[in-house]
Amino acid sequence: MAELVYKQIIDDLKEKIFSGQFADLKLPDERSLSETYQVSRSSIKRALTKMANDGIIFKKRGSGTFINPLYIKNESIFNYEGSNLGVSDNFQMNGKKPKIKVLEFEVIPPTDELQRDLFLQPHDFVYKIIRLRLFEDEPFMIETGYIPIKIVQNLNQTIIEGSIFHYLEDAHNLAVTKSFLSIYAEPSNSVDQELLNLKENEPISIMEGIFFLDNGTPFEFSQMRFHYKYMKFNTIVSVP
Amino acid sequence: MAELVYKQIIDDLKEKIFSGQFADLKLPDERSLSETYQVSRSSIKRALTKMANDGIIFKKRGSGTFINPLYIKNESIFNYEGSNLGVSDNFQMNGKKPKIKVLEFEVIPPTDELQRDLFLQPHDFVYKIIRLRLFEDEPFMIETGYIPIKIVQNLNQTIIEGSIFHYLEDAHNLAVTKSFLSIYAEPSNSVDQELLNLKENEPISIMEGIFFLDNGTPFEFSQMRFHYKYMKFNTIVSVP
DNA sequence: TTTCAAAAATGGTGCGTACCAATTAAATTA
DNA sequence: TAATTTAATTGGTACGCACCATTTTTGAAA
Repeated sequence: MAELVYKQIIDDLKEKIFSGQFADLKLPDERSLSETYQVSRSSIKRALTKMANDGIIFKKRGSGTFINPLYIKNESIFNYEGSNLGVSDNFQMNGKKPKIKVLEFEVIPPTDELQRDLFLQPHDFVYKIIRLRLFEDEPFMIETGYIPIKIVQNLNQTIIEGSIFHYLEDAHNLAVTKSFLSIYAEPSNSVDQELLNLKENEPISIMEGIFFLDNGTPFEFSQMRFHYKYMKFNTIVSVP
Repeated sequence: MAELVYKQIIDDLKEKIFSGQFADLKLPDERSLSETYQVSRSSIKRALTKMANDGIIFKKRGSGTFINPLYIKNESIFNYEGSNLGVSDNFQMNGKKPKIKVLEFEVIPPTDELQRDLFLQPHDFVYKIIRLRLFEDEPFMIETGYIPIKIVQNLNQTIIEGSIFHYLEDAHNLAVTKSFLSIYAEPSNSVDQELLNLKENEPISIMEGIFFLDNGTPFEFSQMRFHYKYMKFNTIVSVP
C-alpha cells in the first residue's frame, strides 16, 4: 500500500517525527527534502500540505516547517486526525484487538428525526444496531447505529459482529468517505455505568452524526457513547 | 481581497453554486473550467481540492465533480465554515451577552511543556490568565490561557476583561486564524463544581490546544473547562 | 437487441520552472 | 557596538507537461 510518492513521504516523515529524529521540532526545508527523497519539490509540497491540513505540522513562510507539539504528545487511544473514519480502524492500539458484542439487532420504522437525517420516506425501514465495543475484555464504547434497508438489504449477525464499513467496501463496493459529527459529554446513566464499568460520577463522551457514502448518500446515523478516558478528539479549526 | 487566482475561483464557484447555476449538481470538468477561467488546470485543481476539503463538493475520478446537496441546504452542520475562533464570537446565544470575570492574572516562567508547545526559550516569560466566562449571570466556562510576553508586552486587567483576540487584531494587527484543539471530558473537580454550579456527578468538557497567528506563530496555549451543557462541537471528518 | 471490448472523458499523480513574499542571517554603516 | 541595509533562506502561488486510473460512452460483434 501507499505506493504513491507523496504518501510514502508522509509515512516516512511521520515515523521520523515520532521517533524523535527532529529534535528541534523543525523539518528540513522543502528544497532539501526534495533532494533527500529524490523527488520533485511539488511532491514534497503535496505531502507537507496534507500533513499541515491534518494538524501534524505547520508551515511558516520564510522560517520553515515545524512539528505540532500536541501531535507528538497524544497518548489517548481515540485519535481522530481526519484520516480514518469508522471505529475499527481507529483503535489498533498496543496490539489489543478490538472486539464487538452485539446487544441489539432489529428492523424498525424510522422516527421523524431519522427520516430527516437520512433523507428517508415514512414507509422506509432502518436497521437498528446496538453494539458494545471492547479492547480485549475492556469495554470502551456503546454504539447505536441506524442504517436504511434500501441501502443494504442483507445485513446479518455475522456481518455486524465485524466492521460494517469494511463489509460495505468489500461486498458492495460502497465507500464511506465523510461524516458530520457532533461531540459532547454527559453524566453517565445506569446502563452506561454497567456496560462500561463507570463509577457514578464518571461521565461519557458522545460522538454522534451522519456518515455519508462517497456519492453523497447519507448512509448511517450513529451515536457513540464512550468511556470518557477513551475519547479524545483532535481537530484543527481555522478561519477562512 | 482574494486577489489570489484559486481563491477567486472558489468565490466565483461558490456564488454560482448558491445561485443554482449548476442545476444537475455537477460542475464542469477541470479542463473546461481551466479554459473558461483562462487559468491553468493546476489552479482549478487547487480550488476544487480546497472546496472538497471543506465539504462543499466531492470528486469522483472518471465521472466528474459534484456539489454536496447538504451544502446548498445550508444545514447547521456546516456551521464551522466561516465561523470565528475565540470564545467571544462563538457564544452570542439568545441575545445574552457574555461576561468575563478575571480570576488570576500574573507573569510566570513557562513549564517545560509550555516551552515546547509555544516554542519558547527557558528565559522567556508568559502571562497566565485565568478567567471565568458567563452568560449574564450564568457561568459556563473556566479558561486558563498562557501567552508569551514577547508577543504582546502590554496586556492589562482592562484588556483581558474583554476579548484578547479582538485587542490583538485592533491594536497590533495580529490575527488568530488557526488552532489545534483536543476535545475530551472529565469528571468535575470541586473547583469546577463551585465555579460552574455543577453537581458532583456532572462532568466538564475540555477543549485545549494551541492558537496560532496567521503567520504560523504559536500564540497561546489554552485550556477551556466547560459546563457540559454548554459544549457541543460540530465537525466534518473525511477520508481522502 | 444484447453483450462486450475499445475509446473517450475525467480526475489523480508527479515532474519541472519561474517568480513572489515573509523571515532570518549577514554585511554595511553610523 | 548598535542600528540599518542588503542578501540569503524558505515557503507560496501559478503555469505547463506527461502520463495514470477509473468511469462512462461508444461501437462493433454475437
